[in-house]
Amino acid sequence: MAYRATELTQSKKADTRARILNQSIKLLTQQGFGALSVVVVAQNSGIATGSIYRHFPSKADLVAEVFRHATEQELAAVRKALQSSGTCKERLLLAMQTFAIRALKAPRQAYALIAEPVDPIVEQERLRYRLAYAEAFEDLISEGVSQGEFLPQKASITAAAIVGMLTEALIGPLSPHGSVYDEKVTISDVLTDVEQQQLILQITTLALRAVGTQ
Amino acid sequence: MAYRATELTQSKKADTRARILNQSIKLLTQQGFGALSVVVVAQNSGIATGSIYRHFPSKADLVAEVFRHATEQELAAVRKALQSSGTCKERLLLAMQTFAIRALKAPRQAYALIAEPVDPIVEQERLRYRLAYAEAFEDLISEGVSQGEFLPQKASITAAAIVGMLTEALIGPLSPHGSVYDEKVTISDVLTDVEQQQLILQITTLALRAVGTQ
DNA sequence: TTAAAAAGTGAATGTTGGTTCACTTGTTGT
DNA sequence: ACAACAAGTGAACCAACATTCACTTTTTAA
Repeated sequence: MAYRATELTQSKKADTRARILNQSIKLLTQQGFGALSVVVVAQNSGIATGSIYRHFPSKADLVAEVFRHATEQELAAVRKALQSSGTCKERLLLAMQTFAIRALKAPRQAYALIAEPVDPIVEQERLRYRLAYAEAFEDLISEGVSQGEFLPQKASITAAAIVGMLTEALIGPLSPHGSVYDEKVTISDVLTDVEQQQLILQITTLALRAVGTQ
Repeated sequence: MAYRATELTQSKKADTRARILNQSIKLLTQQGFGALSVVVVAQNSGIATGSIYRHFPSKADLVAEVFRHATEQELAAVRKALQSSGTCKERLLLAMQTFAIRALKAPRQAYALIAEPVDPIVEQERLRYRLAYAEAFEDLISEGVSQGEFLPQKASITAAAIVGMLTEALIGPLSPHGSVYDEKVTISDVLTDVEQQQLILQITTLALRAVGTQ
């Protein structure tokens, strides 16, 4: 007997794994899921293609983890806003603003996470997270209803509707970007800060009216 | 010289083309885009795989046409409702009900047209039609605003938001089916008629409040 | 220094499904 | 009957990638 995994080797391996993940996320935020081929990820991580498989059982697993990683951050930001202090209305507003601002700041990533065509395994992950978003909003809406801040309504449906409003109005085809998803165009090339503010104001106003505050 | 295309040959060719299209749509509504492989479509149409290419330059073109065909029908139904007689509020309500009822009646197709992952060429087509939906709603909302029926608002954003609400609340993960998209399960197995009615009532109520009627 | 074991390598292999093409069949006008 | 041409055929072909694997390199403990 002569070899045993030691702290150094473990951490080196962990480092490599982390590098693969980080490079993948970098590719994702810049170019979307389409850019995540095993060869490209390996090159960007400075390792051979085969080495990817020392860290992830398959490409699908890698991509799913990348997706989870990226989405978890977004979800955490929204959850934090939902659980801040203030009235339900204030918290709902803040959460929607948080979602919107982050999406407008990283539109390519937002598109990738929410709408870009992906293989079924990732799609399943996406469904899970859409549900998670909706559930996060649902809790707040229930609270708002029971406190009389919002009109009586089925919170689960309202929550889904709000998620739908946000995604469609922000990253859907209708919003005046569109080209942003292929090119090296930033939202700020298409929409001024003021226009972004107005867009967010419009959407949040709609949502607040929908839940029936004031 | 001896051969010239005649009415009979033309119509035969058109028949075959129509058969391919119809069988593809049948497959789409039952099993989604995933079922549309060239081999399967050919088998279902009673022809050889190669023959598909006598009628369509590529699979992508075929699928795009299938998509257009199916979506055009949905869009037409919604447009008809939007242009019916009545107040803007009434017409908006009818249009949303139309969209919802049709989606609930054919959930597998609705999922395929709105959310199922597809290749980029079809995705582009989908974007076009989402835009078309939104524009259809936009006109009505503008009218409602200028007549004082709805509160002042940016009609394009509201329209996108309404499309998002409808799609997410109806076919999103939140609505209590999910399994419907793989199996031979009908919505009515999961949601009673009454529940469907209530779902539609909830969504439309939200949307009407959002635009600010009464 | 050396044996054992893991990590790393990258060209070869496998897989999936669309597309092609040499060939056959069907249709038309002389 | 026959030449001309389109439609039809389906097995072979091809492209794009993920995955594998025989081999090399690195690390560890004796």
